[in-house]
Amino acid sequence: MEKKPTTKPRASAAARPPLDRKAWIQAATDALAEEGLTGLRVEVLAKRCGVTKGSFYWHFRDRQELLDEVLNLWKDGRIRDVSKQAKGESGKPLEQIVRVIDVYSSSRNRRGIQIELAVRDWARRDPKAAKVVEEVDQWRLKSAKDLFIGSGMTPQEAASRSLLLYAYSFGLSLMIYEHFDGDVVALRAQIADFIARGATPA
Amino acid sequence: MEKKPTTKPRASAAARPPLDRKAWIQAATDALAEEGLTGLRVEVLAKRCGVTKGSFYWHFRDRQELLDEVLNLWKDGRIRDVSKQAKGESGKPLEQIVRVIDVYSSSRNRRGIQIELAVRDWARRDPKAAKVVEEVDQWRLKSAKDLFIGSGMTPQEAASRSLLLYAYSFGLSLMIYEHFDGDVVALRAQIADFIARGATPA
DNA sequence: GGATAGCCATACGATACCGTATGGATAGCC
DNA sequence: GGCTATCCATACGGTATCGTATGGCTATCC
Repeated sequence: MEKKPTTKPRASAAARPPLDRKAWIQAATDALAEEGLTGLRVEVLAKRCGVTKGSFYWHFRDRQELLDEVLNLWKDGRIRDVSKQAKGESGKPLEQIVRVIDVYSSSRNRRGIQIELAVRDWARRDPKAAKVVEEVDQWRLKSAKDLFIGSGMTPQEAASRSLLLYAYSFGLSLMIYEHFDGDVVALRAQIADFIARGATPA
Repeated sequence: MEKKPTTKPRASAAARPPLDRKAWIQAATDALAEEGLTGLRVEVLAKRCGVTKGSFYWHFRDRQELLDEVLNLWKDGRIRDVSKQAKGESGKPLEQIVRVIDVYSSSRNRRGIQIELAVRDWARRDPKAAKVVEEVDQWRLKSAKDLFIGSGMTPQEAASRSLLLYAYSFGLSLMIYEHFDGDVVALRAQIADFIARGATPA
């Protein structure tokens, strides 16, 4: 427990470590997942963080600055995901495609999907968010397209399949709520196979 | 232009006809399409209608009552659409399916899609809305499933195709913003054919 | 051990919204 | 002409939120 006496930023201010920008952005992203854009209110977030908005306005100029940061963090994360997935796993393209579908098709990753939907809803009214979503979509579509091409499809075919892949994935997360009858699991598997391989489902 | 003197509800109150519940619900639905659930605020709607909230609280008990009405109106309309489409147009099933996809895939009907997305976002936080959406989905899925069966598919196959159809349609409306490069039209056509007929796209 | 910088609490004004209370205007009915 | 029901405006209290202003606490540095 030796305290290095030099440039140590801080450590304890009576039971709660001081917040930084990252902590605020993290909390804001959580709120976005749970309540959508309307959940990103300064005083509400402050309460979640156990501080008052005095803290917030020390770290941020205003609410908009936080929104911008949340958006950019999301964008960077998504783009990182795409390149990570494109690099590693250089096994069989079709398996990768099925895995991509699985990641986006609910199940685990509930939080990621909630954020995804919240951001897309946000994008319907905010041009800045719309631009970010469009960029992310471009990256993902390109990556998926390459995968399909890698499995032997023509560029044309690959393009339409990747659009189908993502539209289907996001759409499915709009249709499923908690329960939903069990068969959906089987249906999803069939559809994934359908999209990836083109076999007639059934 | 004879005025029947009996049970005539009203006609002119100085340039503006009196509002009724339906007019309020209509205005609310417009606001929902444009701004989402957060657009449904009493005083804002009142301004849109050119009145004050004094009027609103004469027609409705509170805000929640309006929300319920908007939701129910939407549900009834969607279910009517489904049965209308199921009855008429009894021509070729596959053509009907392609037409269904077209209706949901943006282009015209921007307003309908905006409302659709707003309601689904609403449903992510309100159980009442979630229930309505689920009911509508059931109707649509069943109707589409029958169409696929009518074109010679097995029930299993028809089930997964109809899920694919709607998930894809809603997902596409989450991905497209104003511009988006032109080829999407061609891609959509290919995908529609893919879903309806199972041909490899391209 | 006093000054300074980092981090936060509190208090304030301003706005937006909900719901209520109450009065006023208008149209039909007698 | 007055009565009544319909429909709406205005005023009010209450809450939530934004952003600002200002002061206080704690560590670190000299």
